[in-house]
Amino acid sequence: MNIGQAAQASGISAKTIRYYENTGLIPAAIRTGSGYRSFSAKDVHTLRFIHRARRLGFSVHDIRQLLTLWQDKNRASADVKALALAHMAVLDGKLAELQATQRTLQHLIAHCEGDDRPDCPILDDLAGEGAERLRDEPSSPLHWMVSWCALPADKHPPIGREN
Amino acid sequence: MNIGQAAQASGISAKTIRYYENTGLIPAAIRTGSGYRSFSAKDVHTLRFIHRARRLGFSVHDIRQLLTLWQDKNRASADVKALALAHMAVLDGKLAELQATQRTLQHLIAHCEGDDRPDCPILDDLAGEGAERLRDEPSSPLHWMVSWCALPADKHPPIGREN
DNA sequence: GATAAAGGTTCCAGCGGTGGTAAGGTCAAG
DNA sequence: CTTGACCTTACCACCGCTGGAACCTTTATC
Repeated sequence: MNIGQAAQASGISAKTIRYYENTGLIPAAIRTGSGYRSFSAKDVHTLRFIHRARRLGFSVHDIRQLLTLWQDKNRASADVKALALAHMAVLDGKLAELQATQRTLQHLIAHCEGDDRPDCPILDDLAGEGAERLRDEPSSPLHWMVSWCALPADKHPPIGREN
Repeated sequence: MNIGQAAQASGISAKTIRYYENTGLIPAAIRTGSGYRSFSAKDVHTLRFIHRARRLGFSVHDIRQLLTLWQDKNRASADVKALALAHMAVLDGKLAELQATQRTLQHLIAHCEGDDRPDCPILDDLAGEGAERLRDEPSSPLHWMVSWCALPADKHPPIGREN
């Protein structure tokens, strides 16, 4: 089985398969007389394993360990679970971060989208609780976008000019 | 103001500031007689803008456009909103992907974590609806982890040996 | 004045996982 | 025999930095 067929069968591109071989994630494939890589069903099987693990978001480093565990008949269930749980924790962190970002951005978009009148409630919010340095830095992206979007064109603040 | 102070004031590391200068995101800083970069308050201000935008997850490419808009007095509100909305769409996609992955992984963890008895409901799920190739590939990561975790040690399937 | 520490400077390499390119060898079919 | 599809190695580029090496400048201390 050539690399192209192995790629199609596993879902990993030929390019990436070579990369995995170079980096030692998978052992070097057997070569034919003419130098072509030859993949067995077992090789494809391993590649598919990798493909699925990557789709679950496991890093190559984690997959390396998963593969080791896979081939180790004396593995402990706890090891696998630990990997999965650790990965889950990472995903949880990413999710929280992403959601926080979305909340902020959504807030911004919702208020930026409004009419062209100068009164903008979010300005007060920024100047109040979540302001911190925004109070001192009236041209931070958040503040700028909001204040600028909220003002009519003839009252545009002197952006890019004030400091 | 030296690069270290600018870094501390903006929240961007000195290394990254140089990187931004090299890549043209920010204009080259003025140099002192001895070759040190000198940053004005306006420069720091711009850096802080960039820092906040990045914390909102905007790519450097997007930030480049945001900076252009920032400095363009004749900008259109729609342009800014379009950028923000496009970015929001990207975040939405990432969120959905992340959540789907989490759901799968959570499912796996929950069932892998159970006792050591061989009966595992998720096996039936895998063999049924969401199985597709899993039916043909009993050693896919999902199937493997689940089946292996579900079986007692003396009944471990011939993993890494079957194909 | 010497010295050392703390800053600055440049350039080069690397992370992961590709995508693209080039320049060539090989295989199957017409 | 030629054509075209596939394979090979090898390199550069991307994202957004980050670290290190090797060297220069400023500042502080003895």
